Amino acid sequence: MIIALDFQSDVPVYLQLRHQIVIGIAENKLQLGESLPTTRQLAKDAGINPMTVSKAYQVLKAEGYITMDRRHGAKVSQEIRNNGFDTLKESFKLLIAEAKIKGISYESIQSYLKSMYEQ
Amino acid sequence: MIIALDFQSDVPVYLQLRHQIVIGIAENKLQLGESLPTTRQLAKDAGINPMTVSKAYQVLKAEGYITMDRRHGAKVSQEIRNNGFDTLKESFKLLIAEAKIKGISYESIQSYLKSMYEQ
Amino acid sequence: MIIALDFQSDVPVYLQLRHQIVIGIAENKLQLGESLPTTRQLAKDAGINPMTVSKAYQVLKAEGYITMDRRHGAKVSQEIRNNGFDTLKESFKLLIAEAKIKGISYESIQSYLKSMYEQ
Amino acid sequence: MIIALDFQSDVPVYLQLRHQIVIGIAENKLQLGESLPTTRQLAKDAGINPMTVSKAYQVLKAEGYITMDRRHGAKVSQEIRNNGFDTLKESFKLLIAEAKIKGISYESIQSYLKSMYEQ
DNA sequence: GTGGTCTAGACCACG
DNA sequence: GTGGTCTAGACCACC
Repeated sequence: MIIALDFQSDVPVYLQLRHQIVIGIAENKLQLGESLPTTRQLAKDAGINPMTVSKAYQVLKAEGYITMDRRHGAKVSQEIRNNGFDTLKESFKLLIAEAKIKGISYESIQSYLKSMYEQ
Repeated sequence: MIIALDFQSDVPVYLQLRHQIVIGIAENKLQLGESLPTTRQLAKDAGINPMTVSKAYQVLKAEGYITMDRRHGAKVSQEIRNNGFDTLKESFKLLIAEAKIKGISYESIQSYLKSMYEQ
Repeated sequence: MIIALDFQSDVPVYLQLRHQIVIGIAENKLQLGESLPTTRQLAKDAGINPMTVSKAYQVLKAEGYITMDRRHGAKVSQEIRNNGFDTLKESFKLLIAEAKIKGISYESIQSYLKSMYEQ
Repeated sequence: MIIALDFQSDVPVYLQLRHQIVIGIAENKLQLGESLPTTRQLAKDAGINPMTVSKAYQVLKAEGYITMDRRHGAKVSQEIRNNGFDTLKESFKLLIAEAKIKGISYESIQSYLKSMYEQ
């Protein structure tokens, strides 16, 4: 699991970290129940402040993606809470709106979605 | 075209404004070439500062969604610049990752996409 | 002498007008002493407000490019006041700075300058 | 790197700032990768509002001249995006037209260009 | 400590 | 009347 950060990006570092871990879980690069690196280790590897890693882990925990305790460190949750579709709908709506306006066809989005889903 | 702002949200007001206008265009609530309210008018209606509206309009202009003409104020562009799919793919990737982890089926996403496109 | 205006441009219409007339003089499309259209005529042709044309003419007069009187209307000056190079230096400086930074070679600028000058 | 602002000028302060920084880069007063002052510091030094500095930095960032990193503030870009010559040609055209009309010789412009490039 | 956002209110340039 | 600029001062997110 390689973490690539873009310090020039407008997306905060802790969110980039969170995003990559979420994608890693979806793509099975991180298995359910698998241990994540310690904050210090990941901070060292990525060349960032441990506080930043900690913040990413806090967010992931609050969202139910990971569990954390002092004894076992951070792990990918065994069962990830299903918050339903609603929380994602608004984001999809905006993204699809942008795609539609830019003239991207329904088919090309659909096939992309499918390919992502089957990964 | 009703603008609903959430002042508790982490998303800056000027971006919320930008997002709603983009969605409005995609849903044909705003026609191509249609005039947008003046910055002062929209500011007054939404209960925010004119500079905040101005910033949203600047962003939309920079992205090619609207044009600003000293004579006629702001309008939805007649032709919206096509930046291609690539710029959106990363966002889709993350969103689909989240949906997949949460156990949302491909079909439910696909039907949502369809409903947005038929609008 | 065709005037092409871009109402989407950030450059004010009266300045676009001024610029095109200056370029017209330099390229001998407008001869020294030649009459310019009346403000009303030019405004009508270009589809703009006569006040805007008037402002462009005022600027050109103040700069010494044209003369205006009630009897003969606006004409290109017979002798154009030489304000010296200094007033233009700052503008050149900025433009050359931008060119240099963008990696445009000294030679390509020089040949462009020459071609423009010999026109 | 001294910033001199003219508050009587028609050129907005944030653009004067932008122009001086661009010239500073071209003249190697600002090295590639060099840190720029913080918005607050520069605002204080120049006696203007931090938001005005911020706007100048935003423009420079959008043009690719500088990068802004949450960790290290603003820096001159290591590699500046090359937009090509075309975007500058129109500006050169106007400037040369003015110089030509005023009777400034090709040689004096050429030598000025040379002196700028050798800097 | 850094930049990002927002406000309230002012003045100006443009058409 | 339109958007553009600027200020003074505030609060927040990020690192």
